[in-house]
Amino acid sequence: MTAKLKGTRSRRSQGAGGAPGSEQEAPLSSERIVATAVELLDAHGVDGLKMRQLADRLGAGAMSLYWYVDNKEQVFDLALDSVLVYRGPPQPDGSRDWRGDIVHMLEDWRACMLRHPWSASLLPRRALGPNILGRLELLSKTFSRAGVADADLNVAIWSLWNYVIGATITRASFDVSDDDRAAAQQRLTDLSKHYPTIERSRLLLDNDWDGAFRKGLDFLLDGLVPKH
Amino acid sequence: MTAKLKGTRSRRSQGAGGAPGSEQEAPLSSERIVATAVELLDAHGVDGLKMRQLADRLGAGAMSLYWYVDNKEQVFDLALDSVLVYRGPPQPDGSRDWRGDIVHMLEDWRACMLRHPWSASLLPRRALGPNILGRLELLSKTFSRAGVADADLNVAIWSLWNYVIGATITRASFDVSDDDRAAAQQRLTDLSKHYPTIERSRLLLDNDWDGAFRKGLDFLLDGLVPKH
DNA sequence: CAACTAATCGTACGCCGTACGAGACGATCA
DNA sequence: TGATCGTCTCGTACGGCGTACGATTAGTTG
Repeated sequence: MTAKLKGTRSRRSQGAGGAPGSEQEAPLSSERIVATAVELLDAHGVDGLKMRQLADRLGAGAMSLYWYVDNKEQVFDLALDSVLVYRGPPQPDGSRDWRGDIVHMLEDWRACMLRHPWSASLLPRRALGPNILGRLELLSKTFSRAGVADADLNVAIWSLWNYVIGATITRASFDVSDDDRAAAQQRLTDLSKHYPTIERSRLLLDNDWDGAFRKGLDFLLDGLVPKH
Repeated sequence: MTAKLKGTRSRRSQGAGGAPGSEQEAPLSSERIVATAVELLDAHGVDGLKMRQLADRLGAGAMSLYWYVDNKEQVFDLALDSVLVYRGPPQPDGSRDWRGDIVHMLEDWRACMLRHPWSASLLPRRALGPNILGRLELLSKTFSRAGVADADLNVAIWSLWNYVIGATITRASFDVSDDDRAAAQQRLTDLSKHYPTIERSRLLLDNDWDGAFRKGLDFLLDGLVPKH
C-alpha cells in the first residue's frame, strides 16, 4: 500500500501534448518536501505552514505529499531534525579541551536554531530525531571524557539542554519582522512604565543576548564539572 | 460598539415558556471565560482548546464569547497570565536572605507552570501579562538588594528566565497521560539503543527532575552574584 | 495482452475561527 | 405611552484547514 521506500524514479509529465519550453520539475521526494517545508517555515513561521501551499511550491497536488509523509506532524518532525545536523567539534577527537568542545557544540546548536526561529519552540513538543540524539550522545561522551558520570552526568546534560532551549526560545521570541519593530519597541516601553526596576534596567529593550548566553553557560559549566 | 467594560449585569433567559427546574447559569463574564479556558487547557492541551467547546461548557453560544474577548489569541494571553499569580516571598520584605527569596520565587514559578503544562510552552510566544511582569520586577528588585546592577542584572534575569522556561518546558514535554506511559517508555528505550552513552545513563528514562532543576539553579546563582 | 505496482491528484467531508447582522431586553427620554 | 438606545446573545454562513477515499495514469512484469 503506502510504501515509503524511495523507489526507482523516472517519468515526469510536463503538460499536455508535449508543449516545449515548460519548466522541468524535479520529481517529488521526501527530501524535497522537507527542504521546501523548511523554506516555508523560515518565511512564515510554524502557523504559516499549510500543506496546500507546500504542495503548490513543489508543483504538485496537495494530496501527492501524502505518498511520502504520513501527515503534517511528520513534516514538522523531519524539518526540525533536518535543521540540526552537526559537523562535530573543530578538533576531530582526542583533543583534551573538553570544555571548548562543549561550548562549541552548544553555541552551534543555538546558532542552528536561531537561523530557523521556529525550530526552538518546536523541539520540546516533537519527537527526538537522529540529529538531536546524535548531539546528545556526543555531549554525553564529552562529559564522560571530563570525568562526569552517573547521576551527575544526567544533571549536567539536562541543565545545559534546558538552558540552551530556554535561551533560544526566548531570543527567537524577541525577533520581529522589521516592519513592526518600532511598534514592538513602543509596546515594550509602555509596558515597562509601571515596573520601575525593569524600566531602569531596560530589561526588555536592549540586551547583549549572545554575551548573556555565553556568561550563563560558563557559570553553569563552572558548577557542573568537578573542581578540576 | 464592542465595549469591553463589565457593565451592570442582570437578566438571564432560562429556556422557553419558563419551564421550571432548569439549571441556573452564572452570567457570562471575562473571568468565567478565562477560568473555564484554563480548565479545558489543563484537560486537552493547547491544541485541544476550541472556541465552540469553551462556549458550550459555559452554557453559551459560540459567538457570545466574542463580546468579552477579541479573539482566541486573547483567551490564551489571559489564561496564561491568570495562572501565574504570585503571592510573594515567605518573609514579606526586609529579609536579608535574598538567595532564598529568589529560589522560592523561581521554584514557585516552575510549580505554577507545571500545574498547567500548556503554560510553559505558551509563555515565550505570547504577550507578557501583568503577573509575569510583576514576577520579573520582584526578581529584579531582589537582585538589586543583593548588589547586582546594570548589565549584570540583565544577564542574571535573563539567564534565570531562560533556565526556568527551558527546564519547565522540557519537564512538561516528558509528561504523558498514564494511558500510553508504557508505550512512550518503550519508544524511548528503543531510541536509546543506538546511542550507547545515552543508553547507559538512562538519560531519557528516569530522572530526578526536581533535584536537577535545583542543582542547576544553584550553579547559576553561584556564578551570577558577586563573590559576597 | 492482462495483472500488478508506484505515484498523482480531484473531490469531498468535517472541523475550525469568526464576520455579520438580527434579535431580546432594560433603561432613558419625549 | 411609545421611540430610541446601549448591552448582550447567538444563528447562520464563509473561507480555509488537514486529509480520507478512490479514480487515474504510466511503467513493469508475466
